[in-house]
Amino acid sequence: MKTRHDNTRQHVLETGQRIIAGKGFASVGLNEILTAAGVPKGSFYHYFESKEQYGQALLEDYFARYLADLDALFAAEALSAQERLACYWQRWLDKQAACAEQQCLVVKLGGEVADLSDPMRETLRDGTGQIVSRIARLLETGITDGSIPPLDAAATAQTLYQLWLGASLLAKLQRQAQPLENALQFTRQLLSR
Amino acid sequence: MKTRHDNTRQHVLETGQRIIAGKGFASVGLNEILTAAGVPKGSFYHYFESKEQYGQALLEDYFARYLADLDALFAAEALSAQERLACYWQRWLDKQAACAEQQCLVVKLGGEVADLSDPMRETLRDGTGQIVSRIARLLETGITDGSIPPLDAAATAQTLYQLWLGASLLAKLQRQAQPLENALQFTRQLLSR
DNA sequence: AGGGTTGATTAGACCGGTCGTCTAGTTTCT
DNA sequence: AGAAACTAGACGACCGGTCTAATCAACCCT
Repeated sequence: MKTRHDNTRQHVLETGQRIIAGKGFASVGLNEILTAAGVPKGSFYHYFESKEQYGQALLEDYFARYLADLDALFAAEALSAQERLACYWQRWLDKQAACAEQQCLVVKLGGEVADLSDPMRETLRDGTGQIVSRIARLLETGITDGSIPPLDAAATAQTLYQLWLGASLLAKLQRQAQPLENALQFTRQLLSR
Repeated sequence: MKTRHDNTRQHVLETGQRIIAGKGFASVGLNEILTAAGVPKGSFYHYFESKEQYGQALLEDYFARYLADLDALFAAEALSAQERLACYWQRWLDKQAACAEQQCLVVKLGGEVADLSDPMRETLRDGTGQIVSRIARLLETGITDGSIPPLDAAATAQTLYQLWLGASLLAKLQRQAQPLENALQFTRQLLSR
């Protein structure tokens, strides 16, 4: 009784994520998402209260997966903290360079949604907070194991995340990876000094 | 014969800028902008070809003013290059802290518009490029006059701008100035070392 | 100087698509 | 077999951008 429910719901979330990652939130109608998902419109309001609540669920789902990936990577025992972190940034660059369509929903939706819907804004706020604190935790690990120079972990984590968000935005505008490469180079300098 | 034309056009641009800076591009209708401006709907297509072309004009107007301000500030003879730059970041922080409504259209519209409209994307790309290159130029001035340590001006300018874009985005999501303060502190460190 | 002509400007009708609702039908599990 | 979960998709009210026809202002020419 739950399986089918969750499947359809999840399917709609994933389809929507792809479409919305490309076109934004407001400019995409439910119709487009639902026909793409092969789910009739009527079902939608069985699973979600409104488009806004759907958007929030979509972001929650996105962050859940993102953070799970992050945890998997950051827990890699074989690598030093510094290497794990380097891998994270490299992945960010690769992912964005591969698809022109945006992957990072924070960059894509952050500006648009922040003043549009409080629940969605809060989800984004909490999700980014989680990401930054995980980076900070890894930095601390790296500082204790000596693979990263002694910095203020919390402040550095925030700075780096900010830098990469901005770089992603510029990369989107330019349709080039160069801003991300710049960010990568700077990050390397900062963490190796 | 031109004055009234330009006045109306400019008025619609400015009104739209305020509204769009708050709500985004796609989720605002022409109706809302036009009634706010007191301009009848029919007039719109006399001045602009489409909503998209209007958006582009709006961004061009925005950057023209932004860059004019920047030039005025960066030309201040009384201050060292380092001080002029510090003033720029401080202003950025103050502006965003003052109004919850976004001022920076790059942060607000960048993600949304990049995949929506090529002309708008290009305008944003060129505008941000101009900003970065002006920062780079000022950095060079500061390096030669000794008020700024010898860095790669172009790369540093880009890094700093990216950092501040990301900080603005996080500040928007959190509705707090803290991310911007973090960026400011980091910027100070970087430029004073 | 004044009527007619031209172009700038306005008004609002128009079509298509939006979100969200609602009732009828189907599936699934007990 | 019956009850609950889920699906189907038509529907309404509304709003989006666009376009055509009417209005207005300025200028020219006789």
